[in-house]
Parts: sequence; structure tokens; C-alpha cells
Amino acid sequence: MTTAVRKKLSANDVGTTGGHQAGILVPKEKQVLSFFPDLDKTVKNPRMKLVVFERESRERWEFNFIYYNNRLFGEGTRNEYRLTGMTKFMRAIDAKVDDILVFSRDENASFEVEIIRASTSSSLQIDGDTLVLGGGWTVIHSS
DNA sequence: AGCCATGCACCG
DNA sequence: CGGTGCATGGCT
Repeated sequence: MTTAVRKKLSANDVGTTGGHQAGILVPKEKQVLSFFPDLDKTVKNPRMKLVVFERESRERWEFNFIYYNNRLFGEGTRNEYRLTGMTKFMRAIDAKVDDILVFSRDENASFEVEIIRASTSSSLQIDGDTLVLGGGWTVIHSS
């Protein structure tokens, strides 16, 4: 069983909006969260290093999976999951708005990322149960 | 809910 | 001193 999540990239995701870091927002839907490692919600802003291999080049990257949750502690307004530290990666693969990032993982294997260019995204194949969520996210379970 | 933005710290 | 990342708030 392989699980994959796809995210259509926004301008902020690829780092072209003037923000100080490229990175993407991860929705709190269970289907997406369960794909990523568990973070301890009883501590403030838990984070985890995510080792990811690019599918084509086999290059190794490290992203951060963080749960900004200061709201739960009455110290702020945040209650969201984010993937950060992706600036160099986005540049290296020349990610553009509307390109799609695919994260996949099988059983206990390490994470993989693949980019699908906007120009070819119409050829996206669906070979399992797919679940389309908001924010440009799609979850795929396939065997 | 999702995307955009920024003050400050740190590091080359 | 310019770029990057952390943690946070803002805008729609």
C-alpha cells in the first residue's frame, strides 16, 4: 500500500511573494495528517525533521514538519501545520505556481517528493482511491 | 481555512 | 550586511 498526497503550489509556497521562507500549509484533515509523522500536540510548536528524496535525482532533502499551535496554549492565534525549510528545494527544482508536489511513502520507507509541472499536470493519473480536499490537496491510496 | 507577510535572530 | 529561517500575526 502506497499513500501519496499532492499539493498544487501557491505563490507563497514557492517563495515568490516576498516571504522569508518557502513552505506549505498542511490541512488538518486526518487523511493528510496521518500521512505525515505524528507530532505531540501537548507541547507547544512541536517539530520534526522530514527526510525526503527527490524521485528523479534521488537527491536528499530535509524539510521541517511543524505544528504551530500557540493558540492551544492561550499565547497566540496559531493552530496549523506547516512544512518549512523548502526554499532551497523549490529553487533547485524551479518550482512554479500551479506545479504540483507529490509526496509519497510506502509502509516504513522514507518519504519521496516529485514535482509535476503545471504544463503536464493534465496527464495526472488516478490509480487508486483519490480524495480531493481543499487548498489544492489530493490524497491517493493505491496498492 | 488558506495564503500572504514580517520582526528578530543567526550565520555566511 | 544580505539572505534565510523561526515564530508569529494579517488579510481575504
